[in-house]
This record gives sequence, C-alpha cells and structure tokens, in this order.
Amino acid sequence: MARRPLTMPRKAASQERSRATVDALIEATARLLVREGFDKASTNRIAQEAGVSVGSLYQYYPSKEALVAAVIDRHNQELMEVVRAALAEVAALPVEKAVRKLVAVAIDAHRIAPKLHRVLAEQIPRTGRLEKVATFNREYYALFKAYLEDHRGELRAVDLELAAFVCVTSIEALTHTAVLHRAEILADDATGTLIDEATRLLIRYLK
Amino acid sequence: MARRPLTMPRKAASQERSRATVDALIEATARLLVREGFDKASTNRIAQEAGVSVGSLYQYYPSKEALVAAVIDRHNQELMEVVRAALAEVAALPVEKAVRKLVAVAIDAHRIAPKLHRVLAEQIPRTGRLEKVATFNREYYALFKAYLEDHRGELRAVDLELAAFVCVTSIEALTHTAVLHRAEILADDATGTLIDEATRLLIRYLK
DNA sequence: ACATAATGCGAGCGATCACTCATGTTGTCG
DNA sequence: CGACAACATGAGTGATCGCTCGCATTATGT
Repeated sequence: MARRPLTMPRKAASQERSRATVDALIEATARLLVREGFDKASTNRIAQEAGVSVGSLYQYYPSKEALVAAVIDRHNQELMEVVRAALAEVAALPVEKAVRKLVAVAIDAHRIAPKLHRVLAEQIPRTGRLEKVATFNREYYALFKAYLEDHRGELRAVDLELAAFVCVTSIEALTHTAVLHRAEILADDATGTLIDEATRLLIRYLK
Repeated sequence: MARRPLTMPRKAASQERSRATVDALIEATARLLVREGFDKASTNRIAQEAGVSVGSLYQYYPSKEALVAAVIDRHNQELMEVVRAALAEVAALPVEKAVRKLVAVAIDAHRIAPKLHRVLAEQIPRTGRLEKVATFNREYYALFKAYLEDHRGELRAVDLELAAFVCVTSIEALTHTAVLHRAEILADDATGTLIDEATRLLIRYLK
C-alpha cells in the first residue's frame, strides 16, 4: 500500500506563541522554496530558517508536503480573493469592459509574488494538492460562466460552460506565460498592448 | 558554489551492445517516470528496470537529471517533428483551414503519450532543461509567425510577433488543459466542438 | 503558588539515495 | 590466437533526509 503523505495540519495552535511558530514556518517555507527550490528545502532547513526546532515543526505539520500545501493554499486563497473581487466589481459592466478588466487583474495577480507562483505551479503535483487547485479553478470557471449568463444578450448563442473554459484558460495561459517566461512582452508600456490583444481575442470570440 | 548537475551524456556508445543499453535506460526512465513519478525513480530502480547495472548507467549518464533530460529531449523532438510537418502541410492553405488543422494536430500531439507529457511538463524545471524547451517553443513561434507573414493579406494589420505569441500560447494551453485536466471535454465526438471553438477564437482574432 | 496542559527542543535513528571502483566479460583488430 | 579496448557488474561508501522521542520550558486556570 503506497500511502500519500498527509497534508493536513496536525493540530490547531491555540496560544499566541504557537501561532507565531506556525506563521514563521509557513513564511520560512515560502522563502526557502523561492530561494533554494523544493528539493533543497528539507524539514531541518525549514525549521532552522524559521528559527524553530524540527520537533516543533512536526507538532504542527506531519510532513514537508503538508507545509508546502499550506503555502499553496494560502497563495491560492489570495489569488481567488483577487479574482472574486474583480468579478464582483465587473458584474454590471458590458463584456468589453469586463474582459479588459479581468485581463488586467490577471496580470497584476501574477505579479503579486511571481517567483513563489512559479515554484508553486511547478511543485503542486508533488503535494497532492492538484485537486484543491482544481477546485479553485472550477470556482473561477463558475464565476465567469455566471457573468456570461447575466450578459447573454450581448453574446452569440453558445455553450457557456465551454466558453468559460476557453476564456479562463486563455487568460490564465497568456498572463502566466507573459509574466513568467516572456518578461519583454510586459516591458514598460507594452502591458497595455497585451491587454488590448487578449481583450480582442476574447471579445470577438464571445460576440 | 552550488553546482547544477551535469545533463550531458558522458560518452557516446559505439558498439551495438552499448547502444542497446542506452536505449533500455531511456525507455526504463520514461516508463518509471510515468508509473512511479520522478521522486521514486532512483538511479538504482532505473537500472534495475532497464535490466542493467547502476555502474553501466553511470557510464553513459552522469546523473539522474541527465537521464530525464534525455527523455525530455527525445519527447520534444517528436513533438516538434509533428509541429513542423503540420506547418509544412498547411503552408498554402488559407488561415481558417490552417488554424483548424493546427489545433487538431495539437490535440493529437498531446495524445501521443499524455501521461509522459504530463510528468515531463511537471519535471522540466528540475532538470535544467527549461532553456532547451524554451528553444523549441521559440521555433514554434517562429514557424507560425512565418506562416502569418505569408498570409498577411488575409489578416488585419498587427504585430505578427505578438499575434504568434497569442495564438501559439492559446492553442497550447487549450489543448494541453483539455487533454490532461478536462478529459470530459474531449469525450466521444466533443473533440470536434473544441476544435470549432478554438478555431473561431483564433480566426476572429486574426482577421 | 501550584498543578497541569501547551509548546519547544534537538540529538540521533533508520532508511534511502546518488554515485564509485575494483573486477569480470565481451567485442575488435592485427 | 593474443592483446587491448569497450562494456558490464554490483557491493559498498558517505551523505542526507524525514521524522521520533524523551525531556525542558512556558503559559493557563485555580
């Protein structure tokens, strides 16, 4: 029986002191992931970086994967918060304006912590967090689909489920790739150009 | 001095026997990556799976990363071969037909060895192969841009460099995500629908 | 002040891993 | 055939890793 390592925190911290410990561990994990990568971030190194003993680490997290999963979850919460806010803000706007705004937000979101985002994107499959991340993505699809339904009048007849998939996947890929692998595309004032292009891509597809 | 592990093969095999050994090693590596994942694919396991001793493994590859890099390179060569062939075949066709064909080919390409493709996509950053892969991607951009230049008459005025980035990134993301994470989208005859949608997305963007 | 629970510690255990080297086997070529 | 190179072998080495456990320190409730 090959058992997937547990990724749930071990117990909740109740005192101020221990909450600080847990925080320090997550921060240290994020820092080490960015600075050294997943492989070199051993539990001993993480504990050291956090100024805490390994023993304490294992009081709260049963494995290295659990720690990384905690970092991933926190990061994803932040991203989804941004996405939710953007879709709420945009709910009453026409598709043209709405899509433009969403693209801009996606770029900003990828800029929050690009290096961390990159490492996490690479290591998610190893932490058994794929499903959790898929859940976030599905929420994004659902929110966007709901927006499309509200603005059906502006759109051609189409399977909105599929349209949401196409739009969200494209936005995500274009912004992710541009920010992480094609910095030159976002140099100076070129960001506006990318936003224009991405917006055009989606608008003409939807209408 | 943190040194990146070497990824170059150690020496060339000159006899028939040793070429078989090298082949067995690469095949075994690919098989183990798919079946067990990167972490569990130790050099000892790989050698065992290949029916070869660890010593022989190290005669030809200086590290585990080198072996995985070899698998990645071979896989990418295969993919680029498909892409090159498709773009050659499509060179004289109008954009509508051409784009449709390219999308279909991209889906097929992802279906060649989806599990291996997935594992490799996840592990590329750990093998120092990012640059090599980036090179392949740039070739794809360049080939597509060349096609667009030849068909400028059918398109709106636009920065073709950027247009190629938008198109290639979108095609890749849509097909990759659909095949690897959204199998239901490609169930039965739904594949045609995805091709239709992706084609519409790009055509209306380009024209 | 005292008892009890919560938290923190870190040396060290067992397992595993990447990799070497001394030695044996097979192919090549005059 | 003989001699030399190419190739194959796998037990063993040192390093590292994840993780535990017995004990010390600090907070909480009474």
